[in-house]
Amino acid sequence: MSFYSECGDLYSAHQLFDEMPHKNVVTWTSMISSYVQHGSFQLALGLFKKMIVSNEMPNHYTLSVVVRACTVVGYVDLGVQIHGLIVCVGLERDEFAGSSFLDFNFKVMGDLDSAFRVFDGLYRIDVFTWNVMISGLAQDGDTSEVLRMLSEMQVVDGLNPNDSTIVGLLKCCYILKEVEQVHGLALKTGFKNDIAVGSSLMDSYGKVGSIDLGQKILGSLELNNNTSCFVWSSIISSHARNGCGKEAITLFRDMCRQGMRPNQHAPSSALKACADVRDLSTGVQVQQSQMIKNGFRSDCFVGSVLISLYADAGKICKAEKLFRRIDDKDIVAWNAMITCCAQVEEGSAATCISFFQELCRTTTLEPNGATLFTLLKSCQSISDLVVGIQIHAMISKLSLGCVTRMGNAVINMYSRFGAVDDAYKAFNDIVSKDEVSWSSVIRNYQQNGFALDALRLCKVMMADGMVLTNFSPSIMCCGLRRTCSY
DNA sequence: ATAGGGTTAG
Repeated sequence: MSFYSECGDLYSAHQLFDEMPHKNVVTWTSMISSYVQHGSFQLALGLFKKMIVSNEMPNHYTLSVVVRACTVVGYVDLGVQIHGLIVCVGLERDEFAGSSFLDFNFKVMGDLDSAFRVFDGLYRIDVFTWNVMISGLAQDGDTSEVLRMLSEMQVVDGLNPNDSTIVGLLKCCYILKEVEQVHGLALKTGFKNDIAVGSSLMDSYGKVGSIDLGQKILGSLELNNNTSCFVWSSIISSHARNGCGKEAITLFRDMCRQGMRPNQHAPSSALKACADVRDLSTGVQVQQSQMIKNGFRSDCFVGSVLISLYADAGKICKAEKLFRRIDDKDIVAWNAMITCCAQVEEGSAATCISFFQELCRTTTLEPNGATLFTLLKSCQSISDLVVGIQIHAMISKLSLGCVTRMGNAVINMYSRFGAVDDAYKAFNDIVSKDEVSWSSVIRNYQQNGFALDALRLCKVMMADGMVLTNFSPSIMCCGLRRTCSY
């Protein structure tokens, strides 16, 4: 059985497994863990359920593997149930079962309190467990807590950071100086050419805008066919993210010319670069030469960026065809499609709404801020007011009305329909009002014939110390002119 | 056996 598993022939392995008359915990566990290792998480979890039904008791090894599967797939309920089982069999303080549940708390539950509880309860804490903590907290953006953990791990437990620690730390580096510090630590702890550390560093340098420093790392890495795919993807996305679209496209061509077979990551970035530089024809070339040949026709990431590329070119039918072809649509894919409608069709609320309704009716995905933001912007004609109000209600329900960009969009929607008071209420909901908030609400009064209110708000704004660099003269003059003529 | 790398909408 394990021979077949190692060859990747899980079908034969499973057949043998089924034929075994006396299965024990080791047989069950090795079959389950083979599935997890090959990325077949659903099959692994299905087999685990069978194991429980047939009254075989899982051990700490089985439990750590299935919790990991729940984490990767994002199964909340099953993960919580399995935790119940871990507690029942008295393994909650076990380092393996416990650490994987710790990771589950960070990644799936987003529950830091219970993560700390699990962590504090563990019998033994090794570098592995420290790394789960550091990576989880770093992902959450809690830099000071991450640094506290790092120091505690070194000073109290006397453990040295390893490559995975470095990768975890890089997740909470937002400026060049921070990346350089972690890079320094990596060199100190003996990082030579670990590919995960290398590509994380490259990616982090790219994210803080230092493509050059990232490319320097590239020179120090020893690449082979398996690893260079990662590194190419990093370097292409760095360029695409930093406004170097043309270079990103060239790099992608180089990559293909060298005979690399990219997975969906590099083409997604390359297509994003095409969208940024509005190069539809190259985008179509990439799509045809790579996507179809390499079988990414139904990939969600590739599909989403292609939709926005076709949207920019005004080709809504083509975009919809691509959208329909995506197998496992996530919220980003839906948003790309809704944005496409808003962009292409004049007075597009009806089309946008019909996609939105389909999203709510046929999936369990939660619409997010981007979904609602786009829908709101699509409400342009007076017949869309009712829809606009409904969307505003959803925005309030998600407590997003206080977010500056979103609040500004709400003000603008109401202003378009002359709903002066509602626009003003939306303005008040915004926690930190920026130039756009002020100018929108003032213009709202001014354009709807309430010059005195416009002027009054101008005064409040100035008393607040806000200066409108772009809008000030026209708005204030309009306000004054109207006021003087009264 | 439990931790680490690259992708999409606004």
